[in-house]
Amino acid sequence: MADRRGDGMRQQPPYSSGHQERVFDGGGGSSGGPAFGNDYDPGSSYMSLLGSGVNPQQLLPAPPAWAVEEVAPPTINITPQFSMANYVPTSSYQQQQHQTAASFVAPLAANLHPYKSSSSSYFQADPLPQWPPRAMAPSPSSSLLPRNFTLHQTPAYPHHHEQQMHMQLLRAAALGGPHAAPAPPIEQPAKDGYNWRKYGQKQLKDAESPRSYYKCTRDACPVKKIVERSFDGCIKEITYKGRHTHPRPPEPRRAGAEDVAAPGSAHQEDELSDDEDDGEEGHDIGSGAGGPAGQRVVRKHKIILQTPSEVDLLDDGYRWRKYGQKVVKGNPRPRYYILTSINQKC
DNA sequence: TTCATTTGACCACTA
DNA sequence: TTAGTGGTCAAATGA
Repeated sequence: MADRRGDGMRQQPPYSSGHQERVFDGGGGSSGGPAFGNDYDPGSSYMSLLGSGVNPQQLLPAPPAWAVEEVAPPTINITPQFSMANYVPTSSYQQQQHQTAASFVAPLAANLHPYKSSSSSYFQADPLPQWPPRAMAPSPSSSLLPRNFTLHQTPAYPHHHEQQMHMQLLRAAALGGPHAAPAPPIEQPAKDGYNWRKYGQKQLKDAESPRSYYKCTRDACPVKKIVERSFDGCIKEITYKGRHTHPRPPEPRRAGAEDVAAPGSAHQEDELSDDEDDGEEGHDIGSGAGGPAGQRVVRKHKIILQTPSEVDLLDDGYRWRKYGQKVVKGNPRPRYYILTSINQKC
């Protein structure tokens, strides 16, 4: 890869190879107006607190979605199966992940989900992602453990029945039920509704795979994102820079998806995003509307996650692990799932 | 022909 | 001050 020089010059601490989420904002957004990018609320949507009745905001500071750097040190040991898939994403990264990994699953399950909630339909609004990892030989130096990761586990799951139901639906979808969508095609870093153009790729020092640089294709939109993948091709880290100066482009609707997609159309998705932008998130820090892009404003926060179990293993050949739940207006539902481990799905 | 991606090189930041 | 590194540019290439 280009410009790969001086490998080994700088050693990173163990388990420091990724799972950071960073959102840099160039101040392009308005403090009062909607932020079109990074519209995922890291504070209120820390899919933490699975039905625990605890307001995530009580446990987590509400970092602005556009200026977050999660650098909390790891506090627990993760199972060997831990990979990108069960990394706990936050903020924009979480947005990416639940639109990527989750949309990988959710469109399948959405048709089967008994609840026509905004959660399933939210995913449904997304086209099928094209995201399976490339077949790559595992790197012996690659760590499956996340860095800067704090996990709080809860043994009890207050909505176990609901979770089971949802998992069954996901399982049926994964097995290819009558409503199951076709297998997602390959390639597409992270479908988040925006259009990106790759303008660079670079192999970083000690990186498992090259880092890809994307720009928003919309004219004059300063947003860039950097996608770093793990050895198996899973997205390990996504860093956003700046804010979109335009709304999310409308999603093309797939034939046959209208019915289930209706409750969760892009419009509702935007509504959700707007709701999530309420509060401190989305408030610019240090720069008002029209500020220069590229300003790096960083806030640190700790991820808190509570899950009923570390890994939910189904007999469908896939290893499912719920990595979070978002409480939406007092209606908690299992929402974000990610595929991990077996069969190398992300 | 157009547009997106790839990739080598250059620039700027930082320790 | 300098070397290493990450980020970006832009020509080449491919679809």
